[in-house]
Amino acid sequence: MLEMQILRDQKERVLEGFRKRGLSPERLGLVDQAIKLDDDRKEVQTQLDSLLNERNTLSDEIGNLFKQGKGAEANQLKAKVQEIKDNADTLEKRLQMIKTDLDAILVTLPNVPHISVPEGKTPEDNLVYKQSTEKLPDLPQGSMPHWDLAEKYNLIDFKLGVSITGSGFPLYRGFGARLQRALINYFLEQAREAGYEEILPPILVNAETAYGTGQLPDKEAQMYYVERDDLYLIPTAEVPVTNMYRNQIIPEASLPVKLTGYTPCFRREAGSYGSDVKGINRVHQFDKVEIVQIGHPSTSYEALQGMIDHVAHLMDSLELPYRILRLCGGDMGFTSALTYDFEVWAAGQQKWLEVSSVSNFETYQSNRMKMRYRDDKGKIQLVHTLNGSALALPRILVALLENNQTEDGIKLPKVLVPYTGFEWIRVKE
RNA sequence: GGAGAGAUGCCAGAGUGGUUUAAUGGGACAGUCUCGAAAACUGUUGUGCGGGCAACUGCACCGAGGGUUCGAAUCCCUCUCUCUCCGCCA
Repeated sequence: MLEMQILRDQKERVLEGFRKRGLSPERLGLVDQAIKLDDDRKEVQTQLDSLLNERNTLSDEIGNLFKQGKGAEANQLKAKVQEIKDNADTLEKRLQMIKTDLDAILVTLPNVPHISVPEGKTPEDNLVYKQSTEKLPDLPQGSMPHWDLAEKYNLIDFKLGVSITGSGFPLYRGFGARLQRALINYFLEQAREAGYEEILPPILVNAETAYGTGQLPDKEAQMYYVERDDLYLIPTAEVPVTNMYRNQIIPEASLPVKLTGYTPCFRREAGSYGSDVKGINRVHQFDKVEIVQIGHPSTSYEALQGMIDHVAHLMDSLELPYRILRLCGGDMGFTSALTYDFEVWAAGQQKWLEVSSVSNFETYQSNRMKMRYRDDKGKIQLVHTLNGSALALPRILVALLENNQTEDGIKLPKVLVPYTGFEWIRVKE
């Protein structure tokens, strides 16, 4: 949620940013509505406070009068207090209504894009910031997309996934399952070496947590929901991990807080169809290692760069061709100020697939979560939150299988061998 | 799932309707003393929303939300969580 202060002091920048996101003129008008409501809120608050002050003073007097045995005078004052209370009740109700209206507006306002975010409406308009290589792999005759390779080597059983759960819940087995486990370990180990503390969080969260990182109310339809216990299955480790510091004041010296966590992720992906969901291109349950930073506002963009370098290093080490996109205003997530997407080349499908998204949320999440630090002047300030996938597994698996297929089998990158214990996938296990 | 007890500040812990401005102890920080440190002594020690150029000041907050009352940490209701015992269980 945007800070009221930013809306007031940097209104032009906010409006310009919203235009970049392609918000309708009606929604741009919400900014002025919010400021107007906040003015009202202040005024009513001031009136209410002074009424309550009067009430408190008179109540003290009543107490004293009773002590002195002047019951009659005390009872006279009671009537007066009653009148004040009636007025205060009216103001209190008005204040609540104003706050509700203001909140309703604020939750519909997205984050303000960073100055470097490109103009644009669709994924076509994203800026290719860097591409690892111009040379995309040539595949031999008879090469296959990953769903055929997965069947050939018995790595993933889609039919069993369907019969056990439903479509979009693949069952990995044999070398497929072992490769998943190896990738998780490799990614966690790399993050740990880069200074991230490993977290194994709950994968069901309550509404307050889902609200903190912005999944609620904006993306409610994206999450699985357990009605009986009023809990949500997480769509990413970002949700529980970032919320570790909700409502906390973090000592400035311990910034940046660097956290990593592996979790399964659950996404309903309602409305997806076609070749996008073929194989494991898009599934309802997948595994991901996430990196999260809670940083000082003055260095958060350096931290973002560090996270991009970390992900790029992972991709390089896996010897996979990739490109980094700077997302345009229209394609960027609701809560983000600047997002870089990593896409891997899947040679079997001749397609770029998103494998990581690295974002700086500035104070958008921390304002909701009341996540703060105390600066050297003793003043309390909101932190910046950042996160990125490092990495999401299914599409990495897609690229590993498709790009590395040979007539002799699938050859894995060297760096994974210590984690898998095998270099080739040649036969069904 | 059943029965009972509880939730107070950074921590421990008192407080059962009106100087509560939340006692007391510990911790942390600052000052005095010291070459320096320890000890001792003195002081400070929350958050949010307002007002004020500022010194300062108003309101709210004792798990959360309601209620009773002129007045609530304190009384009542609902919820959440923790602990103890029983049941179940990897």
